[in-house]
Amino acid sequence: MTKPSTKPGPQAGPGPLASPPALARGQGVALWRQIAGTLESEIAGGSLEPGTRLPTEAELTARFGVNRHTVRRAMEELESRGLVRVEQGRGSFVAEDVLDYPLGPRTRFSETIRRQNREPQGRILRIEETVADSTIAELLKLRRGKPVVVAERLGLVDGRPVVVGAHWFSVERFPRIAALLAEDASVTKALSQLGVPEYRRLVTRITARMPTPEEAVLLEQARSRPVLVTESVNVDGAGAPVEASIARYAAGRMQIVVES
Amino acid sequence: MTKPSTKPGPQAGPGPLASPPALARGQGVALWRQIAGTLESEIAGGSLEPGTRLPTEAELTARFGVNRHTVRRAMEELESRGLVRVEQGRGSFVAEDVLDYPLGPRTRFSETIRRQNREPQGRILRIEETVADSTIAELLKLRRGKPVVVAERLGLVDGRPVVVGAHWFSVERFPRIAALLAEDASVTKALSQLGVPEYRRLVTRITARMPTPEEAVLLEQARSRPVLVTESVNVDGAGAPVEASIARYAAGRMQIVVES
DNA sequence: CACTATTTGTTCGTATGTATG
DNA sequence: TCATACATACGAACAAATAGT
Repeated sequence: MTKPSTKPGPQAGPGPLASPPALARGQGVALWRQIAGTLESEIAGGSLEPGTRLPTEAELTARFGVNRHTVRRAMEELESRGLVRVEQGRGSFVAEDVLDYPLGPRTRFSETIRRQNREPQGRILRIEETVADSTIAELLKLRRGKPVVVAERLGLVDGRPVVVGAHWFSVERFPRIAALLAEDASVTKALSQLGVPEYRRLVTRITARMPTPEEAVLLEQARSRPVLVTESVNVDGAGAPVEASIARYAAGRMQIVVES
Repeated sequence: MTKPSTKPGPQAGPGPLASPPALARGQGVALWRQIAGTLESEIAGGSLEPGTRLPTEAELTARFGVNRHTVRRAMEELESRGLVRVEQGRGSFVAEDVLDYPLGPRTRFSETIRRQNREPQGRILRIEETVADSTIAELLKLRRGKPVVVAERLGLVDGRPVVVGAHWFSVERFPRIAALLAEDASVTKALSQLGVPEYRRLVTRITARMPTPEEAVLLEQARSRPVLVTESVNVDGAGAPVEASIARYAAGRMQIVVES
């Protein structure tokens, strides 16, 4: 659906928008399809950069010499295919690149982002000691009520927030984890220093829902756009759970990729 | 936590309802915890079926003889634990079971549903011949503009819609696919009859977005709740793409499970 | 289309009980 | 004993979403 990750180089554009569109009326191809096609090639060709605003409906109406409904039908098509994003009261925008999050036994946030030539960053929001509720207890294979440390972490790419993750650890197994995470926001490093050099993702459950107000603020995202939620467990070499996490991704900026 | 002396309690007599709630005021357990506990056992005990509406906040307020805030605090707790779902303007509902959709190279909708002791069903909504746009062309490794058949299919579980899938096939490779799908809504069967007894899922991209009005109607879902979107390619034994599909799941009724 | 009723969401203000030092 | 902070509980008003007329 969405054209992925690699930034389209600002290639020498075909031509400025000046060229008269010249729609073919009554030739068997609906006007809105022609308009959608024209805009699509302008986006694909790079003359419209991701994130930039498209002309208003009124301007497109004038440019193509059609009714506003016709322009809107074309925009609907483009939006449904993920090429543009239409926001009531603001305008239409060329969809930004969506980052891939490849889901595998050993995928790590930072590595996967760097592989896409982007700059990953992590920031710990909160570290707290509580007790395991039923969900966390089940994931970590602890008894409910056992002490756990939960660390909430914001993941950013090129300075833009893309994910809020809550990570749970057993206090009995990792008494010092809170301090280590407070120093460096990397879960991988902290576990490595605690004698778990390698861990792997066991199972991941993926759902989607609307963000809470806090999530929307943290992710710098409109409250009307959903978050992708993953719930997963990481286990050590012996298969014992070391970390449970629930991550919430800004759905418009990240897509999960599963290779089989 | 004793009753405030200024206000005479609204009800002298405790229980008009079947089971007397009898909250213990001032016994060291917060009222909202007692209310949450009562509702939890009614849900767990099965006297409140999944999907049914809970009493309104006003009714619970009357039943337990507390302030609306106190009831709301209890509901927050239950919602955060996933036992109920609260919808502004509509009410609160006992959370339905969420179906798992295990994502693997060979997962098939019907099989996976039946394994959870549910009754899968498929209904073809539309079969149409068009040409491949850039997305589909890339997935099926065709040239853009090549003829393709797209079949839109509604997947139901126990009579409730859970997924709308669009499936694309190359017309050149499978000239008869439209007719076969029209007879039986199963993609697996149709491909089998066309000489592809086995196929496997290569890669799946997962995102989330708000549903279009049509999707909301088809999925019998509020327009304010998101859909999970998967985009995937199935290949035959030789690794050649045979089908591209984009599926939209009702996020509240289905979760994707990835095992590593 | 506008209007109304119902229901949940949010934000004020007030008061009391409990734990801590 | 006092001061402070926090959790609990109640009251009122308005905002926002939904559903029906």
